[in-house]
Amino acid sequence: MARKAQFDMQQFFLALADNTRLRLLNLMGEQEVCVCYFVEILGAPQPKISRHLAYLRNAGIVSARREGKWMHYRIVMPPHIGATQILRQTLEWLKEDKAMQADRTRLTKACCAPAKYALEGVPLPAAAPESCCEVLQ
Amino acid sequence: MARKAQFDMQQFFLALADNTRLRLLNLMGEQEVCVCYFVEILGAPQPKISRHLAYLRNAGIVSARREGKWMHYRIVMPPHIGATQILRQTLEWLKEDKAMQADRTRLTKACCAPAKYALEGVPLPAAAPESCCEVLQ
DNA sequence: GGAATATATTCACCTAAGCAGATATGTAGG
DNA sequence: CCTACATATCTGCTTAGGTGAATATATTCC
Repeated sequence: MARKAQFDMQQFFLALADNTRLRLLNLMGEQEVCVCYFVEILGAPQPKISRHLAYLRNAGIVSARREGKWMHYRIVMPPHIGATQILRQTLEWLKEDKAMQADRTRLTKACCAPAKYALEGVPLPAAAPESCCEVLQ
Repeated sequence: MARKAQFDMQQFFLALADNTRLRLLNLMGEQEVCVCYFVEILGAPQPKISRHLAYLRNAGIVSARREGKWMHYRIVMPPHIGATQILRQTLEWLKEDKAMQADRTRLTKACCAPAKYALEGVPLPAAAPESCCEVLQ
């Protein structure tokens, strides 16, 4: 029987051991998100965002999908069940954090009013319900 | 009401993001372990072991207890429930790893026959049942 | 107190990886 | 093709943290 290569725990935890990457994962918790939203919400230079997304991609934690000029990132659960459970647990943990909650709120608002954020024409996050605006205002 | 400082997730994951530290945590999974056992089992220089134990101590993941010349380390669950669950999950994950299993086996053997490992007189791990030798041979 | 032992800390070195800023690549539209 | 825009990669710099070797500290026993 084919022996499955052991998942690299050290690399997995390294991927989680950075605050910027935790913020990105938090925003991707429930939905696919466009890079331009990350840049807007985190208020960080675009190359920085891109580098961290590449790091997460190399670690096998997120995947990217191109849509025209835009790239959408989403979380992919790791091939190992233990890693998956830890990742889920981490996402739950992030939800409790005040700063992370603020990020999520700003993402929701940016989706509802892209014009206010210089994001007109940008595709909405895939799983964001159209009704999110109703909920907010 | 006293506001509890948010647990530093980045530092927590950094503590887990090193293979040597994962090996140490694996050995402490069920019991308090003396430093000399770590040195013996990992086959690493003593200062290296000591440095990583200090790192884990600073991260609040282990605590130390002195007993004469010897220091015993054990895992302490973090103050945050999310961190605790992730740590438990991580320990379970470690148990599945072949190399980690080998470490645990060697620890058990070293406890049963300290003389063979130049560890005569060293106190046994606190929670190691006296009957472990019966199980093994 | 002095020697022996267990553990911790310091030092010098090296690499991974963080950052900002500049630049390259990919795509759409005229 | 040329421009505009979104994203990715490169460059140069800086720091955290890994390592082995040397040394310091703590404890016990004589």
